[in-house]
Amino acid sequence: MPELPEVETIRRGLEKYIVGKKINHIDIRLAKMFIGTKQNLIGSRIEEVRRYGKGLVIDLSNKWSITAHVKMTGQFIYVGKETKKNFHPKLEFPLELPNKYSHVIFHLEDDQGSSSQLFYNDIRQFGWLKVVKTLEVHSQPFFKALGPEPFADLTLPIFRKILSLSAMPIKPLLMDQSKLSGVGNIYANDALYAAGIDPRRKSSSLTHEEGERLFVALLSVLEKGIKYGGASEITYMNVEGGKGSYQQHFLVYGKDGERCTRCRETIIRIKQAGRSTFYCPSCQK
DNA sequence: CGATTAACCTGGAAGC
DNA sequence: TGCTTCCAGGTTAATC
Repeated sequence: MPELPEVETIRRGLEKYIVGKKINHIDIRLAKMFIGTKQNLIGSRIEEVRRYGKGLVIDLSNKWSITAHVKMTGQFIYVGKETKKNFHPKLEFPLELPNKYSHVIFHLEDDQGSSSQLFYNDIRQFGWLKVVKTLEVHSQPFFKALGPEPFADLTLPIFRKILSLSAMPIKPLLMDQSKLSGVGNIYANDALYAAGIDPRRKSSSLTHEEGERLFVALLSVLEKGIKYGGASEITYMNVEGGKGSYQQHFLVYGKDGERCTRCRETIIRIKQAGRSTFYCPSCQK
């Protein structure tokens, strides 16, 4: 999925439903999805859910943490007395849980003794859950390699500096997690469109003014993504099993062949660094 | 060092 | 209907 806005939506859902609950049991149905020792988690209380870029960290009371990355098709779905039935994002019937993609199931219990489940589903099995000591989260390869976080330590001067130091085309640079964290294909495309910048431009060639326009556009599309609960273009769903709606507000992503709403030119699709880039050849300069 | 490609998987959509 | 090919919110290892 899941880029910053989708992962942030998941984080907020987890924060709402699982913080304060105790982990009673973990059912691992596909061993490769779960790295580490589940015994380190049993009997502990969930205290906090953090997000770094597209990564999640669930901290427990015993100083152990579950780190997670949902990659393309991972889902965390909570089922408990607070939530209603879960609905499949495309089909109008309840999501069956567990299903053949439910690879890890956390059995939780609240203070009143009421039980609930957290399902980790993943169709393509690219995601991972990894148990690490809380103090060692940031020395894990994935978290260690992350660049500055939009909305936190990414400021305009830092952003300009990142651009000025790179000979890469601007679009793949936005998606490089070591340069800045959280941006993926959808929001990189839409931010460049919003800023009116050609995705093929060499990063260091952006002017002072273009750098600022892109910075503002980037934060703005990410904010909009969060506001709409993420983009459920393919399999993404939130912790309640519901859809996001940012896919209804895409600016250029997936719109090749359609007319640009700014200048009526036809949006085209090209390949950059192996990924689809969508842009308006007329008004993105 | 940077840039490109393959690999990890499954399923949906499009083409023939 | 069926078979083939391409494509998918990501990361990482291998190769050029």
